[in-house]
Amino acid sequence: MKKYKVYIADDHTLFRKAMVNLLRSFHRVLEVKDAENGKELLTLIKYEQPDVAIVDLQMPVMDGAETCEQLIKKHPEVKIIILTMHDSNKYILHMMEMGVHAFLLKNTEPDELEKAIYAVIEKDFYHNDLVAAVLRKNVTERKSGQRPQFRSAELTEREKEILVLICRELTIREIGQKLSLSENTVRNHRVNMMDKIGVNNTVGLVKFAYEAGIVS
Amino acid sequence: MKKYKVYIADDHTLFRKAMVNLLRSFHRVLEVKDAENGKELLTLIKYEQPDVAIVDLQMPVMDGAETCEQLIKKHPEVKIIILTMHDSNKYILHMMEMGVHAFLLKNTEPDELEKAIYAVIEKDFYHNDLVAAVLRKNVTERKSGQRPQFRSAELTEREKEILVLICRELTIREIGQKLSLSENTVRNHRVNMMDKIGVNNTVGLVKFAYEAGIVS
DNA sequence: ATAAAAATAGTACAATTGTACTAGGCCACC
DNA sequence: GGTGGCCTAGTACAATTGTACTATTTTTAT
Repeated sequence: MKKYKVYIADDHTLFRKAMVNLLRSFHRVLEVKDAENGKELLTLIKYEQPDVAIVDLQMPVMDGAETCEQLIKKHPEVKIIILTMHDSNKYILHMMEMGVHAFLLKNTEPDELEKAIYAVIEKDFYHNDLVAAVLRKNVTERKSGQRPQFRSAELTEREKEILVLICRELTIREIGQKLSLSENTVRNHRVNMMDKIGVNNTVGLVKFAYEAGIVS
Repeated sequence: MKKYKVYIADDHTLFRKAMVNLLRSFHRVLEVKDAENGKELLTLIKYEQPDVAIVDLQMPVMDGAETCEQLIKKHPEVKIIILTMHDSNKYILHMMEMGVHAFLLKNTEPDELEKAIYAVIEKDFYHNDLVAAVLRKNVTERKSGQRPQFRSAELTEREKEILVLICRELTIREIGQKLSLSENTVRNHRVNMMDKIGVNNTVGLVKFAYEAGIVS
């Protein structure tokens, strides 16, 4: 029976180190390494490729989405399991399109994580209720003629920059001053983000920022 | 050398189970039990008291603050360590007043957690940078004549109810309809919350809701 | 080289939120 | 039997956000 190498990236040290322990206790896991953020994970992987990379969606330095994008481009043979706190389906669909192999909520049982690891290696994808719900929602929305909840949850660098400032409780005017931009420009970036994400007020933006790990 | 009993409450199963592993690996920890939320923790403790209870601040069913309040009232001999993701100082000061024994960010090293466990038992309190920063900020704010960042971060039931709806992206009008309240009443609850928490717009409210575990 | 995407900036108006007050009823606690 | 906290509701106005467009320039990718 083959044994596997697993890397994990998560910014919460306590969780990450505890997870390393847990992963080492899995029968078919041979080696575990950990990284504090996406950047560090990519550096690790540059030198030695694991069978599976477990990536937290919420990370400050290089968030999960960006990490996965790079990972898939540079090392398509590495299977990716996303860990997320919130079942933010806006994001999940987008990442499925990117080619991520599994999605798990942080409140799954350790057993399920173990199953998921073996599944992504051997069957290339791990199906669970979370994924099923997102897929179903996407299908029913298309069918009923509604436009799906979002176009693409990928924000540009400028948009993220502005989103961060929104989350720091700055007004449009203040953001404009800080970035030396017209208020109108900032306002436009806001509406573009709201469009992309599929929300229609600031609350939606802030929630997205939290759920996507763009803030805190 | 005496060995200790530790209970932990956290709604993220994966984290919690991994933490149980970790705690068991500490030399002077004899027994570990875990609970999914504050309510469950209190039930556990009703039958048998641990030396230390580790409580996640962010929990949906019964949040960390409420859990600690009850815990201190009913079992003052149990030492409490709060785990939090964000260094939300608004909350920490309030909980220090309540009598919580330690605060740790979720990105501390396992070693520090171990030290903290022994410290709260033997010295009744564990000091670290997080706590020091909050205390200093509180002092300097009082000195400079500013009113402290918040009065009390304790929201009433009604306020929490409204905050949850705000976080669901409802407008004041919609909330009023849903709860059969005047728009003005809802508006007043909003400003009262903003006052208590020490913010001046919706963004601040939503962030607080996340950081206090009132939503997701 | 050219098309697409991103960033910039604008106008004009509607809707919502935020500020600053007053005020009555209810309930619990001392 | 008063005091204070909580919930309710109000008025009136200021500030900010949200909607709906058009349009030019810059950057990026094929």
